[in-house]
Amino acid sequence: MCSRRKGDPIPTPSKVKPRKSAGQRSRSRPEVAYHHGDLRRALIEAALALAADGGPAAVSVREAARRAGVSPAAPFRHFASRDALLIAVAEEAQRRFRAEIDAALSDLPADAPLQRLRALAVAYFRWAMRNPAHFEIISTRSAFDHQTSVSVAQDNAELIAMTERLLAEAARRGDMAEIDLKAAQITGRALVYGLARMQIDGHFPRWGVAADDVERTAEQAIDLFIRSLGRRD
Amino acid sequence: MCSRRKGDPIPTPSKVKPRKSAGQRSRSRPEVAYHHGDLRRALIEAALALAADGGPAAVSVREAARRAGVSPAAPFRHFASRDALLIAVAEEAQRRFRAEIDAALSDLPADAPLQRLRALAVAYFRWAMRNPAHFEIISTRSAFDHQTSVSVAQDNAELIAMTERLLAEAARRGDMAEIDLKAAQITGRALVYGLARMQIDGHFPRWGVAADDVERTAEQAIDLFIRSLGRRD
DNA sequence: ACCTGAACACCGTTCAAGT
DNA sequence: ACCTGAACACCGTTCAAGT
Repeated sequence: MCSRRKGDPIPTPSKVKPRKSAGQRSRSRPEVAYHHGDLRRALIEAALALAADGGPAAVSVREAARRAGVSPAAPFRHFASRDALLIAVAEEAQRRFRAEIDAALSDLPADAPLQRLRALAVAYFRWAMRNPAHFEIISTRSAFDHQTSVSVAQDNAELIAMTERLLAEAARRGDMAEIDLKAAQITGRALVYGLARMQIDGHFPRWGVAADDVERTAEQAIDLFIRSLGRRD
Repeated sequence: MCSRRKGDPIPTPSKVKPRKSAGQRSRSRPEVAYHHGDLRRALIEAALALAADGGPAAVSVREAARRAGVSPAAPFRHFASRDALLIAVAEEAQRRFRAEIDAALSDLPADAPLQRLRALAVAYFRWAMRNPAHFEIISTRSAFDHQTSVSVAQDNAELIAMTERLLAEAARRGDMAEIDLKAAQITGRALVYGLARMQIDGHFPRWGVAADDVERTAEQAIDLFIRSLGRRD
């Protein structure tokens, strides 16, 4: 209903010639407005909406094109393949995710590493819960090709390094029992990822956790873990 | 190459008429052999092979039919839809999984609940690691429709009840610190599911765990959790 | 510089017809 | 009682042609 029909007037593209000078990319977004406004953007949003109900598998290039009001071939001007479109969605998701984590930690004291770790875990879970489609696209290998993009990988590496620093700092301060740090890191990560995936994959009901109890339960689990790291005396 | 070609002789079906008497299903498997031998079986196996590389999304009814040497329409005599085929694969996976878990617990003392819980967790992880396609089909909601079958749900419920019993028994025996049992159950489950999914989704490399270290690391994490349940005195 | 239209080789699914 | 063949409405992707 909302797509362009044959015969409708086509808005002419603006006449600007945005020549990127070599080695330099414009700050906000390399692609500029065309006929559509910003087709690239529209396609990413359509893809996300499709993923939101039906999961990543339900994302179709043709359907995204339809929703953006362009022909089936148009998206391939902006994305080399369906996978490339999904990767673009993943990149945006990862960016937003990072921003949210950073915000959650910003007003916490720098000298309370375990408290920061807890906040990190809780923010992670909450984000996954509120952005299930984004989360699944970032996490699930088989969602598409797999080879996650460089920018996603880097963002991820920084997050991993962060958990490492926080644990090391907690140990240095004597906040922790004598636990192998690597083991603690993997345990915490698996716990939080597991909680998020249980939510995404709809497991909580069968484990006897009602929908409006999920968040509280997840926090309880996280607390149990954080406390288990502490000294026992 | 291996599919039947037009003109090849078609083996005639055996002349038995397997009339199921009402309300009673034959023990081993309701479907009997036809022309193909057992097309249902062949399709399930082909589907599994397809899922093994490429994930559940890569399962195609037509390709499964091709591999079984039948026409594209033939599978729909045995499965109402692609989803129904995937559900059949999931049911078989769940059966095998249950058998493996039961075997892992069979030679363990009945009066050591935390030891049994540990063995359950380790067996769960190992099975996921060695049967990634099966595991993903059982676990991932968006793999197909979602509505997992009744038999899968029941098998699952029994496993959940088992973890509950083991924890309650450990508490009764005084093996545990004062911890909310529900919280402990969810924490343990999320940890083990998270470990399994990290493996399936290929996360371990970026968390600095090499392939041949994954199993040992997972067991370390499980031990850390089991120990955190214990009394602190 | 971007988009369309038509085409190709795929899908899941249905249905009449064959044995 | 099971399977084929042809058909339908979809898909991802390519490519010549349009503006």
